Amino acid sequence: MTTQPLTIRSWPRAILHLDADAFFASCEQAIHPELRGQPVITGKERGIVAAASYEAKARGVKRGMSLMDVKKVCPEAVLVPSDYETYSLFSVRMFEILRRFSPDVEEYSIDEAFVDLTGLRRKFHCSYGEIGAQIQAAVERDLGITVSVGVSLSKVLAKAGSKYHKPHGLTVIPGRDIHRYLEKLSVEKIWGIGPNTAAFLNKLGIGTALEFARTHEDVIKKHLSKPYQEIWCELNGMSVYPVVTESKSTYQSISKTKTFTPPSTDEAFVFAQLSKNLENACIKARRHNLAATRLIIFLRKKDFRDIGIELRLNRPTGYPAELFDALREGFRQVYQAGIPYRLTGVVLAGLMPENRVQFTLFDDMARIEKMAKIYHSVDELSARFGKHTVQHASSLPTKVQTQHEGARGDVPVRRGELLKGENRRQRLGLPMLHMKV
DNA sequence: TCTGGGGTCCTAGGACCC
DNA sequence: TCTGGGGTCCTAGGACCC
Repeated sequence: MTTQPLTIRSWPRAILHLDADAFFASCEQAIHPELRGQPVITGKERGIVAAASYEAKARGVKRGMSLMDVKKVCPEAVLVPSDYETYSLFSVRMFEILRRFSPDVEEYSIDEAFVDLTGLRRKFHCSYGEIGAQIQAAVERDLGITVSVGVSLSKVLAKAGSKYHKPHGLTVIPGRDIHRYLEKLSVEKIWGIGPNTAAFLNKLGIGTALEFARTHEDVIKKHLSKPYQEIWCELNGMSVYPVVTESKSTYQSISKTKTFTPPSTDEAFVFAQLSKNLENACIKARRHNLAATRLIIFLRKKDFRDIGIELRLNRPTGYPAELFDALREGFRQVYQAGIPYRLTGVVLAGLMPENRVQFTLFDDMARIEKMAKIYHSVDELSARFGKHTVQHASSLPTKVQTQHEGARGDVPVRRGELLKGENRRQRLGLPMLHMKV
């Protein structure tokens, strides 16, 4: 193994990690005061728990639990459908509040953020821990939700801090006290260490985060790859992960998958699912003005093993019509008759900005322009009347078994301002159109 | 978490070239 | 033709995260 030097950022740094408590459920409680103090569960539309308020957690409700089971453990639970648009709004507001304290805010996920506080003690005339307390208080006051906060020398330590005490915790881990927090933390609880690596470390006789951090650097380098060497540094108070301020504007890949229960052996049905995956992935790619150079197709068997194939595209594209031949060919190679599949998936990879796509002598310009026009219209129709107002014929066989799409949207809008596509179309009594290309 | 959906990054190994 | 060394690019697959 070649060992490359790791970049240690100038330190000590002061990194804050903020993690909203039971975020979706908390948003619901903030908007509906009558729900405060009650066991609230979101995810009604999917039939499984997306988020559970602490009142619900106290009664044994867990993420991913089926709503049937919820009824058993907690009959008085209040079930609501997930309302991502509202949660996104809360999220945006939360990040705005953080930026009042520091410009260096990383929007890590809808309910988590890192903030680089390094050097701000003078400005606020107080310790980093007190800045953390102010941030926590500001979010809780302005948004009506509680958050847990960790402050330490690195992202990994800050994350351990925010997790140390929840909900509404504030944990500061100064360098001199790192060992006190790590000795009680088992190695698989460290951010970035999963079950596999944890098992491996256990075999080396490393069970706690402290044992990991105290392991000699040479041993770490001998047995572990770069990501784990970095975690090792971070645990020892040396910051290697920067707080990334730029909001992620582009994608490396876009994927769409669909699980169907029970698993199916119906070739037409399975292909139609895949076809719909492809359409959905392309819709998203076009929304971000991206074109794919590689297409990955995969099927998941009953035993959760995936088989798939990666195809190189001769022209970067975001148009399903240009991809169906590849999709069919890939499917033909991967699909085995008689085997039940439980999931189909499509990944658009090697994405590049649409306007940078080069044309070759062999491209049929007339056809490409026509395609662009057609999809431009399709996207407009979808924007007006809802997703899948126009659909490719090969996606049709999903309709025998289809159900709603998860309510999800990248565009934050005011509550009640618009209904999600499928609903809206039904509400307006619009017909479904099918496109044959 | 007997398993939903959407992502990222890293590494080993093969192909190919000089 | 064979041999060896070294670099680059790509792909498959692993591992992890929210």
